[in-house]
Amino acid sequence: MALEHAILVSLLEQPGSGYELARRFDRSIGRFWTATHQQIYRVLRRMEADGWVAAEEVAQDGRPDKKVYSAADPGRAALAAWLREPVEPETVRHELAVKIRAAAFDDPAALISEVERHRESHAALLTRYLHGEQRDFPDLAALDTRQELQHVVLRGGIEFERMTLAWLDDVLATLRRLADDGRNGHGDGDDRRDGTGNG
Amino acid sequence: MALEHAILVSLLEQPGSGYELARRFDRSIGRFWTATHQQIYRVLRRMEADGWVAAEEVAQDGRPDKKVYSAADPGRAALAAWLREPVEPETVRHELAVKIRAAAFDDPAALISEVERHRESHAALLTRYLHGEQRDFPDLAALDTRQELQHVVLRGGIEFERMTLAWLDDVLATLRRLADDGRNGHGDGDDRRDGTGNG
DNA sequence: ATTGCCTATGCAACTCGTTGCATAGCAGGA
DNA sequence: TCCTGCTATGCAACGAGTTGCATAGGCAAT
Repeated sequence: MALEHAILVSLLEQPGSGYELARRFDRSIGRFWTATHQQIYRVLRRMEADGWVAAEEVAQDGRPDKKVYSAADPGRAALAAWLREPVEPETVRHELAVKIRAAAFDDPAALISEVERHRESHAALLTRYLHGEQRDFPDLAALDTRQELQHVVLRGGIEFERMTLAWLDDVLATLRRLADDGRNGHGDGDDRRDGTGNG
Repeated sequence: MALEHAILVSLLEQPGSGYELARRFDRSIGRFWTATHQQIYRVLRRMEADGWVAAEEVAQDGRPDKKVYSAADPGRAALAAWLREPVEPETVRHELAVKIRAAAFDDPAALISEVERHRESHAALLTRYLHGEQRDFPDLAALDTRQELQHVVLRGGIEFERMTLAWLDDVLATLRRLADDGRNGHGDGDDRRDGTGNG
């Protein structure tokens, strides 16, 4: 589990309340790690009990009080230890890939609008990344260590989105070709009901 | 949840027992959807109760009996309905990205061997994909619908691994540069304890 | 003979993650 | 005035996923 570690990184970058962390996870951090406010509050309580973070009650006016957390030394040490541990292989859950293979047993054309929606959303995310890059890293020649590392992660996000867009275009072209083939009659076995698959 | 749907696709491609499905999930399917045998057995029982799959006891000699499942019509219908539903945005869990940002608060050099390990494992997976492509799709001009769709998913896997390899090289170059900078003294703020991050 | 591995299925306990709801004060608009 | 929405935290219940263990026969190697 790395939610603790993602929270520690976020608190080291900037102390904040559970609520603020939840919003960060909705924004920048959520691009590589997601979490709901429930998870965050629960984990923060555990981390406080373990001494990984320190909490300070802050009264605000016009707003409810908040508990501002910051990373404590044991948390820092735990993060450093985790850095040196090999990480387990990421478990992949690629729903769209399942759908694409599923389309062979139904109608490939039925997937086109879904893939188009995904394409739009990835294109929008790429645009946000590129804007974020210009805003947060205007001078790439003058970055400190923290920014260098944030930027290399962002570059990964950008390349991932570019790759994904190109692949989704490939998928769309394939689905459209199969849909045309189907209409022109020489569809060969896209809807067989026997079990002669090649698992 | 899409585990049911992934199982249905696999059973449509080829009927099989829970055990066989578990092995498929360890191999080809596991590249885009992971599951343990426990999950698979549990879900198969539920799907059988719902009429999505049909089970047949098969006696074997020299081995324990097995229950061979195949997709039933209600399952097919459920799969078709799911295909037409918009899928929720994939939740991302990119542990290595968390580690890279965490390295700013520790020693960037400590991450190098870990990133190298990841690079090796992605390189190995790319090789397996390319071999699998040659084995399963020797003649790209003569694919039926099912194979076309399996191949476009495989192309996605191949492009993902290529992109990842290039990015990991970028990460390694960045980490090595920061490690050198650190040794030569002009490391500027890689270990600050204030909170001036740009969350 | 014993050890270890493979096929094949399953229970029990646990953690992780999600969803719905609750509280509570304040701000802004219809 | 009521409704909506934001900040801020939390409980309770559920579902998904993991881990450890159990059973049980057969196979191969030491």
